[in-house]
Amino acid sequence: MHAFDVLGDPVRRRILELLADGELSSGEVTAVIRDEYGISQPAVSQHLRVLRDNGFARVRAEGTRRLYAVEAAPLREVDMWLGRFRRFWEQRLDALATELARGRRERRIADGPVPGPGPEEDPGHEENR
Amino acid sequence: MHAFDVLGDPVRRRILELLADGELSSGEVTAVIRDEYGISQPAVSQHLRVLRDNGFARVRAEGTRRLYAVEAAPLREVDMWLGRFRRFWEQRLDALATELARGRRERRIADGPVPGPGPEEDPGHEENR
DNA sequence: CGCTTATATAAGTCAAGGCGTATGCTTTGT
DNA sequence: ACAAAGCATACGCCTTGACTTATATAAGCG
Repeated sequence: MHAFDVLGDPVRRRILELLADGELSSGEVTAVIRDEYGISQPAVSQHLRVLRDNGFARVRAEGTRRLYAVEAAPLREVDMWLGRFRRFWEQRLDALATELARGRRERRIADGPVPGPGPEEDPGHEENR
Repeated sequence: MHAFDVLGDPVRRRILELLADGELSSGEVTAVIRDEYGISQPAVSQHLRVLRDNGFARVRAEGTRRLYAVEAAPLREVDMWLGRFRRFWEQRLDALATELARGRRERRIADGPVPGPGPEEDPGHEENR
């Protein structure tokens, strides 16, 4: 199943949105989805399986619970594919400003609101899209 | 049909890739797709229709030919949805460098010294159903 | 005009996948 | 050990959508 097919289902997109805020157990995901879409527990479980099988999520067992978390790789692939179209809306000169704004916004989210020296640092490599 | 469903089909993705390099007639698109996927002209025409109907492409009649071109809006929406996951791979401190690099690269491509008005910022959309 | 080229639409077929009900497999608590 | 909780799998139904063949529409050309 191709990455875009996985994202084609609204329930799976919603699950990923939920997981974007941190690990959730299968049951917690099911509760929300069940409430929002009115589908059964097995249905949700099957969606989780698709996400797992296609690398969009990873699972960790904790007792009888299964904790799901987002796995970025396939999303990054989709993002890279979109890259070739970005010039259609990130036009010419103001691209820099837009990119800077986005960079700032995202560091704010990732680092937390405290502008002090970060507690942990990551070497990190240059990533090209 | 949701944007992600439209992109779920490999033929449609390929068509968009072709159109990314500029306008193409239905016939030109069909020739390539037919060669690469071995499907019929009506099949390609139907895919073009889906792209049209969902705002991924616009058409212009020139005599008997239909010239298709990419329409960015839905792709941008998809890109924005992905935005919430970008922090998973554009990590912390080097995010700025990465963004700058991308901005530079894209200005090199798109270039043209046109100082525009400010860019639109932060959609804040919400998705459901 | 008729013929041809370019493209779209119609109708029918077929396979994929999403869902429900039923059930299986672990782990935990008593 | 047993029962219940938490999740996953099995299987069958039904819908959706991607094809194919056949045909319609429309413009260019002799």
